[in-house]
Amino acid sequence: MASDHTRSAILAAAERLYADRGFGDVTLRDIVAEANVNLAAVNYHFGSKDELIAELFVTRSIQTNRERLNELRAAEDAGGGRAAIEDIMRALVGPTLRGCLGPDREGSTAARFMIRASIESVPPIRRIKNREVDHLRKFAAAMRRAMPGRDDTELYWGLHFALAMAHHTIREKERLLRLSEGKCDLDDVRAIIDRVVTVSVMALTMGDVPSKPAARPVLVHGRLTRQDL
Amino acid sequence: MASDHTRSAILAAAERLYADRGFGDVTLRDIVAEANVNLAAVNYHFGSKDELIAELFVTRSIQTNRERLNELRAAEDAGGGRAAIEDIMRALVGPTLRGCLGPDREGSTAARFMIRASIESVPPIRRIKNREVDHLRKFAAAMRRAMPGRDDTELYWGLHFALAMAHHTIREKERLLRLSEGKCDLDDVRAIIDRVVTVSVMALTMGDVPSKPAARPVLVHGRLTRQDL
DNA sequence: GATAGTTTCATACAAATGTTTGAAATGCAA
DNA sequence: TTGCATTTCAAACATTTGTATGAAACTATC
Repeated sequence: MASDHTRSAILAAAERLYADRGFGDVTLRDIVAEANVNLAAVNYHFGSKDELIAELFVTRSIQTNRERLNELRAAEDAGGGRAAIEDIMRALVGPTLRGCLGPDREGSTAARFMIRASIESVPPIRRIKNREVDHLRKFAAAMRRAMPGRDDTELYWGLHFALAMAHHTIREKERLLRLSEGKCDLDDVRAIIDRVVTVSVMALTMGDVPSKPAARPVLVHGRLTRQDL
Repeated sequence: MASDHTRSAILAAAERLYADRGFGDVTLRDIVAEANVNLAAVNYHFGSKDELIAELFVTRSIQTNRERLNELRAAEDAGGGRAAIEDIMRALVGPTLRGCLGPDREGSTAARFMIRASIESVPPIRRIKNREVDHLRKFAAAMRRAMPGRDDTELYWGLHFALAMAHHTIREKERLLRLSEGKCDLDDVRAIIDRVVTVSVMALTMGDVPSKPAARPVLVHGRLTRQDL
């Protein structure tokens, strides 16, 4: 191929427009106008609008997933094959939060695009997200190694809640900012990651949740410390 | 007015179709076909498609919000004006989770509609959701009464995380089910509510727990030495 | 520099969609 | 019944949308 110019211009323009205005009201004509290319170029290079969106999303997803797995492997290597649960959770939520939050990220098109993809759920993206389960299984496996003997159910709930806090923070950062009247600092990504990780680990180490919530997580926590050593 | 027949038929049909197939690919023509009414009836009775969707959503939202506030007030009355933090969080997440989860709810159109509204974020619904902040402030106020002296920031983060876990469980219950290979029981709503409440309270009372999990410099800024009395 | 393959372009297509219209039907009060 | 307001209806409107087409422009190879 001669030069990716047109193709890349479309990708860049599409990502920017989708990030700014959402999938709902950005048409192919908007995109090609922004990219200064012909309308037919989209179908020529990508086949269809949905495939364009899919390519945008997979590119960014692969990026995030790779970072996650890199952090996970680093943590496992450092721990001789078994990473501490804190580090596993950090590898899980860190890349996403770092990618989408923070002051400098305000200008990052990629970040804003991923936030958009998290808020609006458009069919081509949903299809890709469904395949994410395989990726998460690797984290479940690492967690199982880090907390042997613990019921799988608890592992999955902990993983689920960690993602819940991370994604919800990204999705609803505007609302949290408004609710807290700016008191919650959403630019301090480090602190947010720490916070999510801390709560996730607490959730994971609290033991079985019976029908009564008054239960105390304290003694179970002691047991974990022994295991984790 | 003679009889709300047409109007209600449209509302019912719309809610059912949106719940089943999502906002993306349900047209007014689908709705009026399902309701056995004329196409123009929608614009006659509701003004526009968006106003129809908005009416559907506000109806269900008001329902949930009323339940929440009822539970909150009941808890505060029982506690002589100050409710336990557990009960506040329960009032916050209970109604939503009870409304959208559980085995019998599989057939509930209203529940499936609200799940849909939570997954897909369509403009008229987003506009309404933005007004939800005022409603949440009442819970922030109750939490402040329950945990006096605690930094507001911590309150907001706790509130935020509670909603994160509740909504994410609703949004991603399919994925959690698949990830856990059915091991996570999403029909046991009681247990789920307990779980979310427990973790939320833990997140809120982090500073109180003497045996903090990690040696992280983590939530230093949020750990107030001044505890509530 | 001719040729084959690739890319770009203007334009047209076809389908879908929310909305409007004006007349017909219906309900209700006097 | 008559008259008036409300409601229903079929049909059309006016866009907008993604996609397809076929010719033209370009590129690289021989």
